[in-house]
Amino acid sequence: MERERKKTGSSKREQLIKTALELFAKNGIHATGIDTIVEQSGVTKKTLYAHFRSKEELVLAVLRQYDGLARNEFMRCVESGGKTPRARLLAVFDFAERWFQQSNFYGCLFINTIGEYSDNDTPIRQICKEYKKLVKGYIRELCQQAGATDPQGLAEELALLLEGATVTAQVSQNAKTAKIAKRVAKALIDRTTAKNE
Amino acid sequence: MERERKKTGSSKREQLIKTALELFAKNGIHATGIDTIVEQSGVTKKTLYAHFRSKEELVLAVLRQYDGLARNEFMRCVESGGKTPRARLLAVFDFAERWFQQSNFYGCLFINTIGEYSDNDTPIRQICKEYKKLVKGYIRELCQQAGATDPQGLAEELALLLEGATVTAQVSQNAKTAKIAKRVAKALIDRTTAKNE
DNA sequence: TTTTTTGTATACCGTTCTGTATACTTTATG
DNA sequence: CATAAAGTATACAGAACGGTATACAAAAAA
Repeated sequence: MERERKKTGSSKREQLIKTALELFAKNGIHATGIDTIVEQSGVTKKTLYAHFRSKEELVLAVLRQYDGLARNEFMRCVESGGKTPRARLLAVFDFAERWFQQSNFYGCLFINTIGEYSDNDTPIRQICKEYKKLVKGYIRELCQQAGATDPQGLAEELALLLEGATVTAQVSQNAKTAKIAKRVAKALIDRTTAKNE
Repeated sequence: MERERKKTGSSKREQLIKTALELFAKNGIHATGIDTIVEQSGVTKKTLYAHFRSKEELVLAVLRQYDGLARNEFMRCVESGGKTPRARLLAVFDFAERWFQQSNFYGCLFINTIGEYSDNDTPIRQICKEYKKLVKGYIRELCQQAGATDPQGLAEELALLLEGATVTAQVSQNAKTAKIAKRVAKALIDRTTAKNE
């Protein structure tokens, strides 16, 4: 018989993932010990290892959950940030600016994680690469809808701008990098799309 | 009396810094243990701690040395890559492309390090920030020489493009991101500078 | 009510971490 | 030559690491 879930779902598991996400994002994965996650989450070590076979499995669960949540919020903000495809492409950078302003902004978790895992074969790195690929694919769709003559090329340019703004904001702790990127993005979009605003 | 230096200088110290740089760049700082550095360098632990009081001091020495070397090579390549300021600004991205193609390219060491150290007060992070500031200052000088109407603004845009290309190349392991950035850079430069090629 | 699940609390294991201590060797200088 | 710096080799200390074991409590399902 199917086990009945409580209202909160598997709350301990969610609590562990949430706590681990915060610590990984702030201090990095290698610098975050299991004991710290256990203390911060208020969950026992035994329970942690009942849900995750190893630290790596916890890392994977954190990345997978954040992948879904982050892409979802990204798309939601972009779509509510503009009606036309062109406006939505620009809304990408408005979203970025709000993201950079958050007090718990420590750069892109996936970029930071890739910096800690150079081996291309590890599943950890694969999740990070996949996230970037999917975001770029979404931007490319918007470019197509905006009538870009070369949607793929424009998407690569815009994605590159977004990465640059994110990293520069992380270093300088200044959200204005989003405005700089947006300014460039506007020029690029207007250069290669049919005006349909 | 002043101690006479051997031809090779303090060779053990240099060997330690060189080995540590390779390991830090590839695997990150927290993931690299002192024992690994000792084994890889062929230097004794005792000798390491005779030169550096702690791992953090070794990290600082590595970052400081790499800061000097990297900026030096960057400027050398840019200046030999073009005669006019405009050509030199574009040569930045030719340099980047060659950098991305190197087999030991694991992204920007300073960016990766900032991802591991979120505390803004640590001297480790300060060195990374200072490096980025100096590179941007150098680009701004080139923008001034190129006759940009807003050298500061253009430098911010170009620096952002360089960061984006670097991170994207690190993720995708594809050096073409430099060409994408160069394409955008060309448009930005021609948009805001008096033509003087 | 009994049983199973899910959790807590805590102690522990073997390994690895940064950093130190001890004893011996090389080497260059005074 | 004598000496002192700088190195090797190796063992060790104390803490933190990832992960396991034992004993027990709460709560829901059978």
